[in-house]
Amino acid sequence: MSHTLGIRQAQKQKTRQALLDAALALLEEQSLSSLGLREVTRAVGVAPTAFYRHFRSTADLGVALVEEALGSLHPMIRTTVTTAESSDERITRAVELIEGYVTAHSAHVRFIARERHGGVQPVREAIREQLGRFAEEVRDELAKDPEAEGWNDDDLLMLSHLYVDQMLITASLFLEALEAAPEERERVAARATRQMRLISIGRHHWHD
Amino acid sequence: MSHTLGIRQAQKQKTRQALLDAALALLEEQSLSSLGLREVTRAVGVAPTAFYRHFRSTADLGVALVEEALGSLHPMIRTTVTTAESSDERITRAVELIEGYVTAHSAHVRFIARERHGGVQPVREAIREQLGRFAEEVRDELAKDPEAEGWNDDDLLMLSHLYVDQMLITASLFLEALEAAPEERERVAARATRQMRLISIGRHHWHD
DNA sequence: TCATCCAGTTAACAACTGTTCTCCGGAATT
DNA sequence: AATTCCGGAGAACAGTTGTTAACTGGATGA
Repeated sequence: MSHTLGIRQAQKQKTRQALLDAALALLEEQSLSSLGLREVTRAVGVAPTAFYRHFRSTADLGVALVEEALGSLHPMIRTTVTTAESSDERITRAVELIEGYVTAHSAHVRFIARERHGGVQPVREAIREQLGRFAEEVRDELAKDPEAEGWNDDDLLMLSHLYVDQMLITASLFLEALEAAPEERERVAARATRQMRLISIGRHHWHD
Repeated sequence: MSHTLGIRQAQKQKTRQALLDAALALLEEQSLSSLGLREVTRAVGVAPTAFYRHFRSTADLGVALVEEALGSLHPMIRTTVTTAESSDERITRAVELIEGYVTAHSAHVRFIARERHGGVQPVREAIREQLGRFAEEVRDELAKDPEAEGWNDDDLLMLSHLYVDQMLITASLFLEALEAAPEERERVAARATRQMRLISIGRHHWHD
């Protein structure tokens, strides 16, 4: 199935990836709306005009970064929510997953948190679409749970949105604690765990 | 107590405010890290160099905007959380307060949501400090509630942070729904209300 | 083998940026 | 009335920006 790329297309994808990587690095200390096209090409070591062979604009590149950051996350979400022994087990696992992902892909997480409400409309839209899909997927998993008895679709969606937003908040807190002492990261994890637990308790007693 | 300003200081504060207003308007469609000093002065109709009489940099102006956006909000928060008849009443009132504030000060809210994780460190810090104060104030009000029996300070703070974050998420959703149909705003309000209610239920059964 | 394609280059463009220094004129102070 | 203060204007600085056009040379396909 995997068709070996010609050496030309391979080279093209290579510099395209180099542009994405350089942009992501530059975006650690600024927002997308101030990212210059020349800035990116200079970091890669390529002529400014080469940029246009890959992206229409920096906004376009931003949309590609959203896909790179969140696109591969869907299966992880599904399996994490599904693998349920106790409810507490699931929460602990989720918080650990978040911490691990932030540690391994901090630049991507920072980009998403930053541009979710950032100054570039198409990028905001792309992120909103991905997060919406996450919420729907979480809802689908929650619906399979026996605890979902008596929950209509709309209520499940409001709950899954709550979970997804909470995940992003937690991720951004881990981000801030990345270069701090390990005890700070532990505090973040502890608080996030209790917050998720409180939400789960609320879910338990929703229909009283 | 209120000392009448000299006509010179009055004029200075007037152009300072004009700079803040113009910047806030420009920031509706871009991030602070891409806001140019000349851009702002041009919008006000003032020489670029005049900017330095009021702010060291655009980052400095951003910090001033944070104070303007959130500084006057503390008393509102306190009274809203305090005025409690039923728990549902309090939630409804809070959601209405948020919707009203977003409608009346959309540019300020957008600025806060955008720059909370934005590319300018001093501004992020200023927002974090203000939101932290909000959380502490909410905690103080929650502590007075008879329902706070058996809650230690740390648990109250994790709860108040949950509330504050939820408020900001709701505000940002209202923002997106501002120019949409009124039914969309109603949907946002309904979901936010139920999410807050679920959290309150979780709070109720926290110690079981 | 030869013609075509196309990722990347080079050069140039007008427009824009933050910052410095010098100056002006009216308010504030003595 | 004379002097100091100071918010704002003006001009100039070296660098930067996005975008255009025409070109090069190696991979591609006939």
